[in-house]
Amino acid sequence: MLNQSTRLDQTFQALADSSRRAMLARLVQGPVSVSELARPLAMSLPAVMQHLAVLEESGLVRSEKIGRVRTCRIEPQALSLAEQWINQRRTEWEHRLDRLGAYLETLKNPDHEGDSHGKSK
Amino acid sequence: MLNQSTRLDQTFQALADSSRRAMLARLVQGPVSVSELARPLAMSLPAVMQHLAVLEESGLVRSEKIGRVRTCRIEPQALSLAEQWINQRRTEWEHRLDRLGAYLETLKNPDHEGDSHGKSK
DNA sequence: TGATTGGTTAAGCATGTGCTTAAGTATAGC
DNA sequence: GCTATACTTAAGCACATGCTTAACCAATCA
Repeated sequence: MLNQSTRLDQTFQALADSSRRAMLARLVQGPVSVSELARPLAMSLPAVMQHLAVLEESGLVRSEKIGRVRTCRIEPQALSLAEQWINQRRTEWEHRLDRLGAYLETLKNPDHEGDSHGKSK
Repeated sequence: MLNQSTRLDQTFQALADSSRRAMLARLVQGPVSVSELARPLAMSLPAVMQHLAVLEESGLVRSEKIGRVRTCRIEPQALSLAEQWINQRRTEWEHRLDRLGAYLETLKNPDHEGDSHGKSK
């Protein structure tokens, strides 16, 4: 069982390679076989399989084998974990700027301090 | 001069480590010194410096030294590059589902095909 | 001035990553 | 059954990563 932090590690790690991002970009268009996935990439099939393994580990891709062909599909909700982490940081950042702005405002107009968190008087 | 793809590599790579994410989480609260950054982390200062170097390489963090203390601050627009990549994939994914849905619709009501991209007749 | 604080550099080491080639297995088609 | 196709496994290799300790430098501070 794997915690959130490990999940984020794996997801960002998976995204940190342009071949894997290319594979994902292909997969959002719809499911494909491994060799289809491999075609545009300048590397051997085993190399592609290894990238695929990374993507599957991270949960970004799922695949199943039917007959002799393995079909891969993207798992888009796995992306949202990463997205959420980034969004949270941004939100915190913006809140900080708001607080900062409010504080600077109280410095300009010293008589009416902003609501609540003023060291009053 | 470094291309978009390398930038994404570096950014996602930088995010793919929980210590570095912790550093960023600290930095959205406001600028701090290196040793301040290091305090909550269970590792030596040089190790923290190395993480900091990764974050700076990626453009996610900037720092400057005044006297003997180096102050680090986050560069939030660097995050948006990563965010945009993810968002684009998700958007493409949703468009694909739309097209798929529309197509399935034409199968249900064969007489009026959707606008434009029907293999008509 | 001499010690302390805050950071930096260098070296070394274990482990991980991204690839390769070579050989193997399991369908699918003839 | 024989062969081509579509992976799959294994081994090996170069280089990157994440850490460590030891030594070093440069601003404060007593």
